[in-house]
Amino acid sequence: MEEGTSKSPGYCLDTEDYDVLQWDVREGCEVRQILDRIADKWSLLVIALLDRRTLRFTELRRAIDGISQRMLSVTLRQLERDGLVLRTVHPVVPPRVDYALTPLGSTLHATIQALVDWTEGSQHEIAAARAEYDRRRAEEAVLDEAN
Amino acid sequence: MEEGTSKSPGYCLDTEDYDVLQWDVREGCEVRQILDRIADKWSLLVIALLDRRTLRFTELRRAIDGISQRMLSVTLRQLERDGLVLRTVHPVVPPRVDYALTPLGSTLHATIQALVDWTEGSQHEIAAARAEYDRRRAEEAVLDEAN
DNA sequence: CGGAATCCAGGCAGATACTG
DNA sequence: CAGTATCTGCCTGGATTCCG
Repeated sequence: MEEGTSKSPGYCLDTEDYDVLQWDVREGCEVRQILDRIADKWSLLVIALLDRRTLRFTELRRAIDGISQRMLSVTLRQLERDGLVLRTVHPVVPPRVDYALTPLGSTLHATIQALVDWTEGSQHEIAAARAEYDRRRAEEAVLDEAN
Repeated sequence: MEEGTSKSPGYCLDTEDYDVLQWDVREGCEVRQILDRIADKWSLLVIALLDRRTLRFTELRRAIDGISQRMLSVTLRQLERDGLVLRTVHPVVPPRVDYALTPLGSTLHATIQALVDWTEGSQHEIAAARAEYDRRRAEEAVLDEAN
């Protein structure tokens, strides 16, 4: 298995005197693990597409520009394992396999959409912040040059 | 700069006959880029901690079990560049630097919290799905063994 | 068509050492 | 204390090949 069970629960928060952050401390980083998965490079795209309708492997592949068959395969298997995607094999030749969102997967998509909306709404503000930051750094670089 | 401006807007969705997925097609993958950043290994933890109160570099380092000073530094710089975190240097010896969430950062935290809540609420269902999946795979492996 | 297996490069992140 | 710089190892993910 390529990643499967991640070895390190390494990035749990230390409680120390920061008493809460309940979700991360208590669940043995289960939450982080799941978060990492759904936030990975391709999962979101797959879920977004499947939320529109059931798709076949090749349809997904063509719809997601830049994904390799390997990564699509890996991504789909993970999503299937997590119970977010349902895989249906039709016993015909040539083989036909359909992928659909489970009810759980649908609720995830709804939640994710909120995050996407935030990103959409904030992107200009972020772009401005980046430009400003870069401008200042360039400015400082010039000053360093001068001495 | 280590990662800075990512080279490939590679993973945009192909419109083809899947007409919408507005957010990803239209913005030149700006959304994906931002999403990747906030969903990375450490950003969420930093944001969650700073949402509770302003913290110094070393406080963050100690609070986040397993993070290297390098990754904390990189993460903070990115968040600062994106306008999500405010960095304040106090001109004293020994140096003191405070990190705080900007208003934009706070709104992000609120949004993220919804996702965390979903994960918390779904984690048992996911764990069950995984167990079931693994059980079936093991079953099939035994059958393969038999022939 | 829908994958699994193998091979391999490039980038990401850890360890260490050094600065202001 | 709060970082930066360099070096290196490892893992992720792409390309290719093969199978049912």
